[in-house]
Amino acid sequence: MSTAKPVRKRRKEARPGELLAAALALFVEKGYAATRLDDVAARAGVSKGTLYLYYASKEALFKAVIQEGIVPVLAENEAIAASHEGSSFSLLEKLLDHWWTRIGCTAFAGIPKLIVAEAQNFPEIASYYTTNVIARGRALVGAALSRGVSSGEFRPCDVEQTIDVIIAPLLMLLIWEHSLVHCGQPALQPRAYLATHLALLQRGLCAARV
Amino acid sequence: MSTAKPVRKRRKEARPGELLAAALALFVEKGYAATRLDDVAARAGVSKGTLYLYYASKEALFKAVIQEGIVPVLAENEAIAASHEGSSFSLLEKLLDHWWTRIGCTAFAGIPKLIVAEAQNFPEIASYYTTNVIARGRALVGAALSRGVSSGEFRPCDVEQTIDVIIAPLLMLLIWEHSLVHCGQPALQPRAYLATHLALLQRGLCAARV
Amino acid sequence: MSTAKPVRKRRKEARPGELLAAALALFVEKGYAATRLDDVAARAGVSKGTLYLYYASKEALFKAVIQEGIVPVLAENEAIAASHEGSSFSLLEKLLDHWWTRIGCTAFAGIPKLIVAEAQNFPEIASYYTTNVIARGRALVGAALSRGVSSGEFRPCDVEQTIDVIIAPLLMLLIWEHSLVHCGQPALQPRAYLATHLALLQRGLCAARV
Amino acid sequence: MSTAKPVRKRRKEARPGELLAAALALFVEKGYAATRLDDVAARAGVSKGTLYLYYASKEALFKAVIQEGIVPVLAENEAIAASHEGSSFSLLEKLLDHWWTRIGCTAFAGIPKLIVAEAQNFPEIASYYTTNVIARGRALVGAALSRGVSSGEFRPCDVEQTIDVIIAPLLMLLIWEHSLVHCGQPALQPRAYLATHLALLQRGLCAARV
DNA sequence: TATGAATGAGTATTCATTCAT
DNA sequence: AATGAATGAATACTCATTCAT
Repeated sequence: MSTAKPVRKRRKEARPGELLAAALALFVEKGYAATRLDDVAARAGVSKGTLYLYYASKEALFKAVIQEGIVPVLAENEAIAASHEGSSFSLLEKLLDHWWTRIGCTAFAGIPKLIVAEAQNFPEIASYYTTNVIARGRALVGAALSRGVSSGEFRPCDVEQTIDVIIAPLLMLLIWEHSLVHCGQPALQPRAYLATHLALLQRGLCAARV
Repeated sequence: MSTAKPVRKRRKEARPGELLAAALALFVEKGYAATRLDDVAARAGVSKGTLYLYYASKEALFKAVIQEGIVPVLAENEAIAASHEGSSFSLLEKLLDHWWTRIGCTAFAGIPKLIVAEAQNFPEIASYYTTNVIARGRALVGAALSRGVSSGEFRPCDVEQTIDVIIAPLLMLLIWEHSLVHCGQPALQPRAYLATHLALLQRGLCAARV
Repeated sequence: MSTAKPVRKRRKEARPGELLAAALALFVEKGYAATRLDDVAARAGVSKGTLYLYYASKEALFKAVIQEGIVPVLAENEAIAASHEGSSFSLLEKLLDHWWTRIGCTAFAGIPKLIVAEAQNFPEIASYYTTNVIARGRALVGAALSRGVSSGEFRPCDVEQTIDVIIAPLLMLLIWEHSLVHCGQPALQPRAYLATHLALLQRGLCAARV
Repeated sequence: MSTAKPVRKRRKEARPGELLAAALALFVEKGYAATRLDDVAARAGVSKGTLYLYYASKEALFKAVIQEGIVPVLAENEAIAASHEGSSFSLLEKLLDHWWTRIGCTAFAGIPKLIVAEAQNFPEIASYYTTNVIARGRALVGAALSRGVSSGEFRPCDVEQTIDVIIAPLLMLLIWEHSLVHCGQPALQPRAYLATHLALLQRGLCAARV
């Protein structure tokens, strides 16, 4: 090409998304503190100054990454739960499957580790996340559990504690894959891991069939 | 004063431990990047220069914190497993209880979050940890599982995956308590959470009694 | 609308003046370094790019503010002096009064402080100012003094030094009101201050009446 | 010398003074905003980091320069006034002379211009200055004036306004010499200027001798 | 051993200036 | 003429590390 400088593209609409994607990738790869804004800008193909045109600070960028990345998926799962008609256990399976497809396999899978790693430094983000993601996720699982217990499909149990015990291995899976995996630790096999989790749950939750 | 000398003596030998304790506390409280060596030194009551007499760099200090803090407990649990005589499930209960007492309730409980948060930046630490802690912990649980399956106490299952599904909620508990808890998220109730986990496991693992 | 066009027309011609007014206000309020061109443009109701259509740089804008703001008044005072017919002291009073009305009470009153504050950084401005404002002002006062001395109205004196001693309190008044006044310092009372200055001068300058 | 690096001198006691002197010189020469901390450090012969060992920020450094530089002189002039025994006008002369010797001829002479230039940006400094310098200076002059009026040496006058009219030319002299002088403006002749000021004052203030 | 003064590389942030539209 | 997105040089400030004492 004869144009040495394809610089100064006018991309106002596309920019925020590009910046967020670049930032997500780097935050997930290096952690918050170790990510330099120069690198984020470079990866998004803009100058550092441009980045500040869209996000007022590194912190603001981080918050935007979290907020844009995660919340939308919750609504989808809530819709799934609302329209479900089969057994309660099959609802749990469906929710899990959707979560895996929309988060677990994607770049967003790195966010829980980010949250956990930076929660002390960014309390507002952490509480934003707990309010808008964790709490809504717990509510979904809790409703499925209560529904199953009411119908006799599940044994009576301490619902609140059970929610956490169900969710913990899922979060741990993502966290694991974005931390120790990179250091020679053999990767988990997510599908088999999730299957085992579900199988244990089924046995653990469901009332004995006579 | 006659006590001046002994005090200084005791100090000299206690230094590494004091430094490690100070560093652990601060790393756990603020994370690696946000912990300043000035603060570590101040908390240990020495000058920054002295710190470098014992640890060659911030990274070396971090590694020492992790290594000194974690490994010793594993050996204890291995001894417990070796001398156990009851059911396989009661062995799992015993191991869990010891782990909780020696790690879960202590300052060391902050380490898994640290590892997870810094694994990418410190691959050597992460692999040290996986080799010396995770792998040995998984082996312990795996042995108990196999023992139970062999004896007919547990249903046949995919042992490797089950190990992770058993351990994940435990790690998640510690990670949780050192991250989101600080931001208005209601604290988990560790005892009830662990009890629920065990109850689910018992139902999920054990063969039906005729 | 039928008025759309005329408005735009008027704008086009008014632009430089609007920009200069906005710039004067902000330079006076915040000082040169702390004034951002974004703010100047915003206050004038145009984009930053437009500003550069009229002034080639921040420095050029600053120079224009000073030059446009100050020089015109001098000519008026020179005309006053040329047509004066009463006593020399009453000429000094007249000049002072006009200066106060046209500069001292207006937004231009902030300029001397600006000049003083930025003289080192903008030597050209400073010399422009000394040549076109200070020198002409001193000449006016000097002429009045010489006239009074010649006529015997004033005592003989070192005219050059006396000029400065007469002017200094006037400049100081403006500088004062644009600096320390903003910080809890009780405002001067310009009228009384000027009156006192004149009274002292009258006694100090005028030959004793027998 | 064979030592290529005479670095890392241990100068804890001398440092603050050296840094303050360097900062005073540069602030006076270039103004606050245009002074770079690198340059201050370089002029003091230390690294930038060292500067931050003594002053927490550029602003703190600026404040220290002002506070250390100016206040001490006031006390001296207060002592002179307290022990004075001659005429009130000779007291004014003495105060003026001391002020000129301790401030007017020294590097500190640049401070009033600094204050005036930065008052809007640093209101705390400006009010510190007005309280600790201006107010005390005015009190000194005011006391001398009142004393002279009471004794009949001076004509009755508006003391408060007269104070300002006396002080203004002095401040203006310093401000002038640190601003316009650098740009081709012929320097004032301070001695002659001060003499003229005093002569005018004497005629203006003193009661006619019969 | 222990100190703490000194260093300087590293980075977030600002803002005057440019230029494609 | 007017816009406003994009640029990048400039700079205050931090903190791990060194070293003379």
